[in-house]
Amino acid sequence: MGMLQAGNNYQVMPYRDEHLAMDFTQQAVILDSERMTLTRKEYDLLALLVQHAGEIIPREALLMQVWGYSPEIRTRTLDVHVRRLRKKLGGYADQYIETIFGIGYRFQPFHAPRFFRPQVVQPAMAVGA
Amino acid sequence: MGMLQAGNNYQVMPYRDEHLAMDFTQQAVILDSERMTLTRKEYDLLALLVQHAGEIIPREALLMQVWGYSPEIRTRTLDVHVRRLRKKLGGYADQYIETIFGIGYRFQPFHAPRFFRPQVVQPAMAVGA
DNA sequence: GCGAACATGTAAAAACATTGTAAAAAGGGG
DNA sequence: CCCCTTTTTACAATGTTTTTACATGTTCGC
Repeated sequence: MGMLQAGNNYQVMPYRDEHLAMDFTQQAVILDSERMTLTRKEYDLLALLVQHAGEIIPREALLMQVWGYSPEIRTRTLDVHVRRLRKKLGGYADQYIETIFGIGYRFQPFHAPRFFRPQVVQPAMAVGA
Repeated sequence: MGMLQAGNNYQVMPYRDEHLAMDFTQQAVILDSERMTLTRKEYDLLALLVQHAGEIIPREALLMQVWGYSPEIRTRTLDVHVRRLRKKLGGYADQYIETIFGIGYRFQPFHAPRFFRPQVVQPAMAVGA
């Protein structure tokens, strides 16, 4: 059981854009009308990112939410999972999942403007001690 | 992590003038309606200057606030960062960031009159702590 | 004015930090 | 065991910050 669902049962609207659709109640992800096969962790990670589309989510937050890791733990598993997600997202990968250097990642809806680099929306560890 | 945010969470009003807008809660900077991409240090430096628009901030204060350097430390990194900020500010650069020879720098709102050298508004701790 | 002494500007290199990636190792459920 | 998933490992690639070296600018005494 992923860390995600632990007491986290609020209603979440399905996501949909030109290429990607995600139904959180069914845990179904569809890319260009084909069903994506995701492992548990891959799904949890993508779900978390998509549910916060447009927001930067710090690494620590992702590691906390999906893995239950506290900030001290040093691991590269997040990077590896991001990589596999991107692979499965095919050509849209970098369009969808942005790396925010030194902070974390952000999922962007397909058409979202991408001029710049908005910063972390808030979280405690985003920038400072 | 920047020295800036260390216990420095007082409310700061967003900045805005004809060309530049800065939202400190989101750490977002917009120049002529396009988002500026700043590295952490660049942002910290610009934020500090803008938050004290119109005031001269001595080099030592900047180095203290943004880098945590004490006055003895000899480094040119401040100059280099100022340069990069100016570059990213494009044509408005020298309009915005003034060099006060022998003292430090000052950020000026776009229309601000620019006679000559006002004195340092404050010494040592005006800016910080 | 002129030049010495010091401050700042600038480009490039060096140092440092973070993220990407492939492959191997470790875990877990039939 | 076998297969699939997850994590670690080791190194490559990329991003950021600082230093270095020299150019340019400013002040000040003469």
